[in-house]
Amino acid sequence: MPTHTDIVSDLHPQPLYQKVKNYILEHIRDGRWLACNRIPSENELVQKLDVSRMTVNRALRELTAQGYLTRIQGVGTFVAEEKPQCAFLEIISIAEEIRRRGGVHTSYVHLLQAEKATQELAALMHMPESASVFHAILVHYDRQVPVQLADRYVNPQIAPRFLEQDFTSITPNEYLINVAPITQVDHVIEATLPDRKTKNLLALEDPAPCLVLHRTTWSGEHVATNSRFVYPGSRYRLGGRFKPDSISHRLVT
Amino acid sequence: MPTHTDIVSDLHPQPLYQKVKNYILEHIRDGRWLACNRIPSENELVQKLDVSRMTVNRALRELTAQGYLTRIQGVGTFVAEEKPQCAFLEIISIAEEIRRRGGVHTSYVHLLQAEKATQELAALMHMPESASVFHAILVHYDRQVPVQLADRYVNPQIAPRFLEQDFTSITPNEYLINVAPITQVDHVIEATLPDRKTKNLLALEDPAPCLVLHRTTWSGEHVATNSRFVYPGSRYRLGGRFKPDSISHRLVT
DNA sequence: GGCCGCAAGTTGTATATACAAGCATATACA
DNA sequence: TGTATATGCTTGTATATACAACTTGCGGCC
Repeated sequence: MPTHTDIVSDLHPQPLYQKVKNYILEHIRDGRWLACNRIPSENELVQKLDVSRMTVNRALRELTAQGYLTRIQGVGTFVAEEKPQCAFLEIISIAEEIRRRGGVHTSYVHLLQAEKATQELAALMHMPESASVFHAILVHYDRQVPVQLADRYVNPQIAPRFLEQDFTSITPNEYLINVAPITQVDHVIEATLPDRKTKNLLALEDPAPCLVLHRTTWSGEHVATNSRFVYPGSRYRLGGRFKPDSISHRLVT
Repeated sequence: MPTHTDIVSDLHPQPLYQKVKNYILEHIRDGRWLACNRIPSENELVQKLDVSRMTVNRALRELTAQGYLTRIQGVGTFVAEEKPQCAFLEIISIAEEIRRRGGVHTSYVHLLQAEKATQELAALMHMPESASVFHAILVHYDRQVPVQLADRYVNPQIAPRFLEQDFTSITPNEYLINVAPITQVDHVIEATLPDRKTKNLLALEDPAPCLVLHRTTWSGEHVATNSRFVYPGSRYRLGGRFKPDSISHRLVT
C-alpha cells in the first residue's frame, strides 16, 4: 500500500497523477529522456513511484493527449518527436523557428520607449486612459530579409524592467515568458495590405499582401501585452497539424 | 453488471468511454443540452447508460479538457459557454459559423465533377498520376455577400458518392465528416492577392488581400481531401483563444 | 531454413470500491 | 432570529482487479 512521500516534496498539495506527470515532464525537459526514446513502462513506473497502475496510466494518457508522449500498444511509451507547441503562442518565438529551418536570425530594434496609452489602446489593455505603456517595434530578419514586424505594447505592471533589456540577445517574447506567467492568449489573423510605414520596415514592394496576427496575452486578470505581428505574405506562412480527438495541436511556420 | 447494447449500435466497435462522449456531444450539438445548462450528474448517466461511474467520469473529464464542458466540484457539470472549435477543422463549417453570428448562409455550386489529377495534385494526394479525383468549387455567402471560396479535391475512394450530393442543403464538409472519419489535418495559412478567377467568384475589387487556407485531411493512411479556402481579407478573420496548460483551444471567425 | 504458435511484456479498457472535498439545503439548537 | 451542525448530493482522486488487444521474440516443428 503506497504512502507517497517519495515523488516530490509536498509543498503544494497536488494530485498524485499530477506529480507523476511532472516527474515525467522533468525527465523530458532536462534531457534525461530524449525524443523518440522509450520511457519506462507503466509497471516500471508503478514500482519506481509507488503508485497504482491506473494512476500512472492516467498520467501517461493525459501527457499523450497533450502531445508530449507517443504510445504504441504492445510496444511501449516514447517521448514525442517534436515537443508540442501551444498553437499560436510558440509561433512568435520566431528566432528559434528561423534557426530550426536553417536560417540566420537577426533583429533590429526600431523603437523601445514608454508612451501614454491612447484611448483605444487603454481600452484594449484594460488600463486607465493615458496610463504609461511600454512600446517596442522590432523587425526580425532571416539572412538580411525581413520576415516579421513585431509591434508590441507591454503593461509596465507586468514587466517593469522591460525597457532595460537588450532585445538583440533575447527576444521580447522570451523575456516576457520568463517574467510573467501567461494565463490566456487571444489572437486574430487577417490579411491586409500594409500601410506605408510597415511596408518600409519590411522592405516590401507593392502589391504585397501581409498576414497580420493580433495577439493579446493575459497574466491573471491583467492584460500583459497587446501586439501586432506582420508577416509578408510572400515570405511566410502559418501552418499546423492536428489529429482530431487527440488534443494536441501544433502550429509551425 | 452492464451489457452494453444500449448507447448506440455497434457498427464501428468503439470504446465505451468514447460512446459516452459521443452521446454527450450529440446532445450538445442538436441543442437538447444548451450552453451553460447543467447536464445529468455522473450517477444519473451511470444509470441511464448502464456503465460504471469511472467510465462516465473519464468521458466527462476528457470532454472538459477539450473544452466542451465545465465542471464544478460539489455542484455539477455544465455545457461550456462557447463550444470549442477544433482549431481549423471546425472553421470550415462555415454555414454554422455564419448562422451563429446572425447571418444568413447560402452557397452556390460553381463546379462539381470528376477530373484527372494533375501530376502535382496526384503527388499531394498520394495518388497515382492521372487518377480520377472529384473536384468541387463552392462559394459561400452571408446575405448575398461572398465570404468564402471553397475549392476541394476529394479522393473517390473515401467518398465514392460525393458527386451525387446536393451541396446546397448539406455542406461538403458536413458530408465528408459523415462518410469518413478524419484522422489528421494539415493546414497552411497565407496571405495572397487573388487571381482573376478567384476575384470574380468572390466579387472583389482590387486591391483585395485574401487569407488562403490550404488544408489536407487524412483518413487513415489515405489522403481524403485537398482543399483551398479563400477568405476576403476585408470580410473575414480567423481568431482564437487558449489557455496554456489547459488543453482547450478555440478558433472562431 | 522457414514457418507456426506460444509466452511474456506492453498498452487499452472497464469495473467495483473507497474516501476526500466542495456545495446546498435542511435541521437542531441557542 | 441567527448560527452551528448534519445530511445528502456533487465532483475529484486513488486503488485493486480483470481482461482485451497488440507486439516481439523464442522455441519447437516440419
